[in-house]
Amino acid sequence: MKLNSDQLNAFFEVAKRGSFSKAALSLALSQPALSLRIQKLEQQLKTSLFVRDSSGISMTDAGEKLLLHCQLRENIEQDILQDLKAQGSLARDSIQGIVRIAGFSTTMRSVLIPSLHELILKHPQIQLEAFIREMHELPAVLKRSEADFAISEGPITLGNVENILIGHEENVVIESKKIISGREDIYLDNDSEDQATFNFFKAQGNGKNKKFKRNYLDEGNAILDAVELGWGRSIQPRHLIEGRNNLRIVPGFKAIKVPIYLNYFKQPFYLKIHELVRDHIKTGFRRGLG
DNA sequence: CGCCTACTGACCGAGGTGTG
DNA sequence: CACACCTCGGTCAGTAGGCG
Repeated sequence: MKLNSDQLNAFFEVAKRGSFSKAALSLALSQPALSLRIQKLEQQLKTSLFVRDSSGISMTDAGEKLLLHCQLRENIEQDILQDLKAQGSLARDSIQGIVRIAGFSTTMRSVLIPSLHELILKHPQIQLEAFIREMHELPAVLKRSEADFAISEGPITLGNVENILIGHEENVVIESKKIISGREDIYLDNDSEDQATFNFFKAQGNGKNKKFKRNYLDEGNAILDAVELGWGRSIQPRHLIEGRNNLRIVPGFKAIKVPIYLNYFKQPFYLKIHELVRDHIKTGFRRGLG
């Protein structure tokens, strides 16, 4: 049985966008035409690829398997194209293509950028798309193929996902060096879903599971700025306060180690660019986080 | 109630194939 | 080569259901 490439492209687009309408728009097709392509693919495979309901679509197990196939197919095609282009231009060692990395806020600026700095400068043809998501969103981002790599605080328990421990962040209590404002019991977090402060005090043991008030700023650098201004304290990775001379680590608390993982779908074949980025992240994070 | 989602039916056009 | 027919895949218009 041979799979039709138009149908596979239609499936891949729907899987990536999570919507028939958006995929149809992206493929310059009408929505019914796209719907028919998917239906025919499902008939050919004798299985459903999506669960449709009025609130949208979700992928079946068969759909997730086919998505992996489509990702692999895209990787192989990109690699062949890159090889052919390189032959044409005699630039055999040039690395090009798109790499998409989803991560959470604390590692993006201080660790990811230094990890990829050398690689990005050396290969101008690499198109990097790095974006920040909340920790709980990362598995879905990977599953929908919106990112090639995710950087998270734990293993992602999806089938066929590789979880590589790339270092630990050391969470500490920080406060302003200069301003003593009587706001020592106010802790700044991203939002009400952010469990960092709760988890930190829970890990301190019974005696230090103290009560505190919370303020929310939704963005890592805003939190650091606000702490510098004396708005309160915050639980942050130690590496984030390097270079911020107005901040200090509050003594008397045990630093809590948080493991950081690099997550990506296992593939029988990887693009060269993905292998390079993966290796640079692994070594860069181990160097940056210790 | 309007908007958004996907599906169905009717119809149309392009391309392939058979026939004279 | 020209024509007729068929198949496939497209669009348009309309429908149904859930959600804010």
